[in-house]
This record gives sequence, C-alpha cells and structure tokens, in this order.
Amino acid sequence: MKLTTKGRYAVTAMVDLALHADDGPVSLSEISERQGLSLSYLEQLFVKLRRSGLVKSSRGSKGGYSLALLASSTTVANIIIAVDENVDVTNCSGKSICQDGDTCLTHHLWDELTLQIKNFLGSISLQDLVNRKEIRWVSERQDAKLQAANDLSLIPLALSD
Amino acid sequence: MKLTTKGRYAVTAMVDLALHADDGPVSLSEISERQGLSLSYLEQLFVKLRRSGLVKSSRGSKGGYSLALLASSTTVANIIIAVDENVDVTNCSGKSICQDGDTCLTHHLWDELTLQIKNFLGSISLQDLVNRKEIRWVSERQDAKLQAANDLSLIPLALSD
DNA sequence: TAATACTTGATTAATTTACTCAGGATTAAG
DNA sequence: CTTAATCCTGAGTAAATTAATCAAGTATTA
Repeated sequence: MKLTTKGRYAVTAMVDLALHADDGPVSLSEISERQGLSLSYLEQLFVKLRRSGLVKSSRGSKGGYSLALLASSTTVANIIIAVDENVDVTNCSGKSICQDGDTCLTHHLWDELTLQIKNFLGSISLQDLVNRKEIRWVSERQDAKLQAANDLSLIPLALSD
Repeated sequence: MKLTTKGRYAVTAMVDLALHADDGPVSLSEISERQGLSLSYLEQLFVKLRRSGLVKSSRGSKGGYSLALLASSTTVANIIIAVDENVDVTNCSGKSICQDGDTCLTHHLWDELTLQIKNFLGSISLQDLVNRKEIRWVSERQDAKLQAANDLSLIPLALSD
C-alpha cells in the first residue's frame, strides 16, 4: 500500500474541513495554518479530491472548499484512494501476475491484507472522526492558537518600524 | 507503513524456506531461482533475518539457511519488522509529536490502523502459510520448473559448441 | 584444495515523495 | 470597476528511498 504523508495530509485536511463546515467554505490557507501543512501541496491534493467528487470549491474572495457529500458518506478509504490512486499491497495490483506472469508464492496473503486495510479504512467516516473526543480536543487547541495569532496580527503596523 | 518489495521478498523467501525445510539448509541461490528474486538482494535481507534470530545459517558447501524457530512461531509481522524496521503508519512513529511537537489531528486514527495491521500480520504464521492449498500449488509448480531446468543443465556441454 | 555458500560494505540507477514556483482564472467586496 | 482573495494548473526539483549490483572477503565441506 501507499500510505504516505500524502494520504495522511489529505485525511487531516478533510477532517479539518468537516470540523469547520458550519462556517461556510474553508480556504486552503486556513487549513494550511491550522494543520501546519504546505499551502501549495494542499492545492495539489484538493485538485484530486475535487475531481473525485469529495469536495466542491467556490472561487473568489470568501471562497474555499466544502464537503460535496455528507460527512457520514465519506470514508477515510475514499480520501486515501482519491489522492494515492490505490491501497493495494500486492506487487501486481491484484492481477496475479507477480512472478513471470504467474501467481507468486505469497500473492494471496497480500491480497487478503489489502482487503483488511480497505475494510478498516472504509468503515470509518469523516463523521465518525468528527465525533471523536480526542479529535475535538486537538481541534479546539488549534482553533485557539489560530485565534491568538490573528489577534496579534491586528497590530503589526503599530509595532513594525 | 513501509510495505514494499523488500518486505514481500522477505516473506516469500521465508515461506520458501519453510516449504523446503525437510531437505536440510536451503541456499539463497535455490530461493533466488525458485522465487525469481535477486541473489544479492536476498543476501542483504538474510543478514537482517539472521540478526533478528529468525533464521540460522550454515556456511560452506551444502550450507544454506534454515528456520531458527518453529514455523508456527514465526509470524509474517516478525519477518516484515525484521527487514523493514517498522510497520507504523503514523508520521511520528507513535510518539504523538506529529504537529510541532504536539498531537496532530489524525494521529489516533493512524495509531489504530497500525494496530490493525500488526494484529493481522501477527496472527499469520509461516506454518499457516505452508498449510494453505494455494501456496502448496504454487510451490509444486515452482519445484517442477526448477527440476526441469536442472535436468536440462545436465547436458549443456554436449549441446554447446 | 577446490568449490560452495555465507558475510560485509560500498556504490548506484531509477523511482517516488514532498514539496516549490510562477502564473492565470474567477469571484466578492469595497 | 478595481482589488484582494482564492481557486486552478502545470512545470520543475531536491531529497529520500528502493532495489538492486559489485567486489572482496571468510568459513566449511567434499
């Protein structure tokens, strides 16, 4: 499987989106600040998320992204597949051609593991994550931090120079 | 998690070892031929497998590797960890320092997935794999092919030139 | 003593990852 | 109508990782 920073970033960003869904479209720069992720990189990821139909965008000032589906209808597996292309741990993408066009000795094992991972990640929705206590805590901490930073930025002209 | 060719090769080689355990030590060149894996690369992997105590080596002619433990005591997880170092899907190796030294929004989710994968791979032993019908079939095919190749190689001097 | 096989360390080509950069298109607000 | 915010796109790239190869051993057995 490919489970790298890319997939983790995408899920994190989508959870952020779900958590702040009430305030209208969420801009990538907000997500970037709150989650500490690179803005340019997020842009790349959201192209894929949009093309996969998981988010919808609104351009212009006060624009941003919002969930295209119910939080309960989007699973973690959906998100990872959208950005990572596949969640397959076989060497042959499940085609059973791993050794000279034939099945390799352990093909079936990797096929099973792939199924296990897909089942697990497919069983967890964004709504499940939003409901979790430990995620709400982290989110509150992040919101407070961003608020504090914004409050400070109201007086930089008075301080600089 | 790092589940790449390295881990797959190692498990495949270990299953080969378990399947041919009755015939005494198995040389890496045999495994290389049967499983279509690079000999030099197998050498690297078996250094780690030996240091992890999963196999024991006997040098010299008729030497090779054999299982250090019962096939029922070595799990797939043991093998992958031995060559890949970790099976962790968090960004922080489980330390909860993923965002500026603090817990990131989705840390717990990756922690759980890591546990799932470890449980699954830890629940399957080499003995389980050896007992599987589909693995026996592939193994028989491979043995027959190697036997045929060896039979041919008995007369190359008569044919070459 | 010759052949076999493990042992080790250095090196490397190809690929992937995780970005950055530069610019353009669209929209809302002032 | 202008400007600022934001999405949108594509090209490029440095660093890391992978999947090896190569060379030179050492140990053991036939």
